[in-house]
Amino acid sequence: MRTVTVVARHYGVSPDAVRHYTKLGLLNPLRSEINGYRYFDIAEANKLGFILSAKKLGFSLKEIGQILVTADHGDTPCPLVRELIQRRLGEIREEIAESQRLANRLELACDRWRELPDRMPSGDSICHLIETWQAGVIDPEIKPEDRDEKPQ
Amino acid sequence: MRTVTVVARHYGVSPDAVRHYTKLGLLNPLRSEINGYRYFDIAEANKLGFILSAKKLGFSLKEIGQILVTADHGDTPCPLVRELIQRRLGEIREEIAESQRLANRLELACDRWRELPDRMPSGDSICHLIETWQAGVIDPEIKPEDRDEKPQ
DNA sequence: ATTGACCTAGGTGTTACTCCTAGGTTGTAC
DNA sequence: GTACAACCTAGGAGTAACACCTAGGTCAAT
Repeated sequence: MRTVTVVARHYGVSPDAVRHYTKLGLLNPLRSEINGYRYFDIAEANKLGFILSAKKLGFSLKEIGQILVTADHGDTPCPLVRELIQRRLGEIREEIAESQRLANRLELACDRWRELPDRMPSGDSICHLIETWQAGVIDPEIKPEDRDEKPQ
Repeated sequence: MRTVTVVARHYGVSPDAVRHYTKLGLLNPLRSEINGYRYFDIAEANKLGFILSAKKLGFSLKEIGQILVTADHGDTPCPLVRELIQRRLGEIREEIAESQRLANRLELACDRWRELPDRMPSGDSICHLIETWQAGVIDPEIKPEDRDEKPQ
């Protein structure tokens, strides 16, 4: 019988993940009236495969839920899928660009820090490496005159 | 007086974020005994600036907490910072590579789908676009013979 | 005295799970 | 016939870094 652990193992995911998808309504396995166990028929097991494929394309579980609902209504989910994937592609490209900027900042910091010694924290300074880096960066959010502000 | 909103606005973050850092113990503003308000002296306000700088370098709040604790103990946090940043750099490079692989999958899918028509879902199929893509991908986790499994 | 802008604590929601608790079930071996 | 492993259930907590909301108290200016 295809219980949670059996289908989970088949697709290489955890039983908890399968229960999670069930809880979210993405999967609707049969329920034994005797012991409450979830049993998956072929269609339901294939649905798990579909969910995992869609996840690999970067769809969120919420989006996958929309696709499944659309399909359950007997409508073709393809236009929705085409739209979602276009949006995801844009998002991912932005994520990559952002991560790349971060990596550049890190590498720049590493380069600068190679020449700098370690230093003890003081009242003004916590980690001079980070603060030195910060001071050298153009950052419109922290204006120099603000940093000299007098206590009130 | 430097209340939550004043320092938050100064650094361009939300008051909720500042309260959050306080709750985590990263910031320790003075507390009015009269009304419980948080008041930030210069050192504490600068600490917020430090936190935000460290965040821009990709440190988690947990890691920033470690740095601050080290500095509070009077030890230099620089070796810790150097170690953390090396690790982060490795992680980010891996994230970028992973996102890049995802983007490639998406673009490949888009290209293939351009020629394919929309199709209605059937008992076997939910979204043939995603399923077609999946079938064409080398995926060791889903063996073809498994997909032909007979009901029991 | 009123008004608007602020303050507090504490709770919920976000994502996609993992881990844990406490107890019931199944199947096999002896 | 029973002992044991390996499974099952529901429900709650924890993860990251906040955003948002509630309900009520405070402050400064008018």
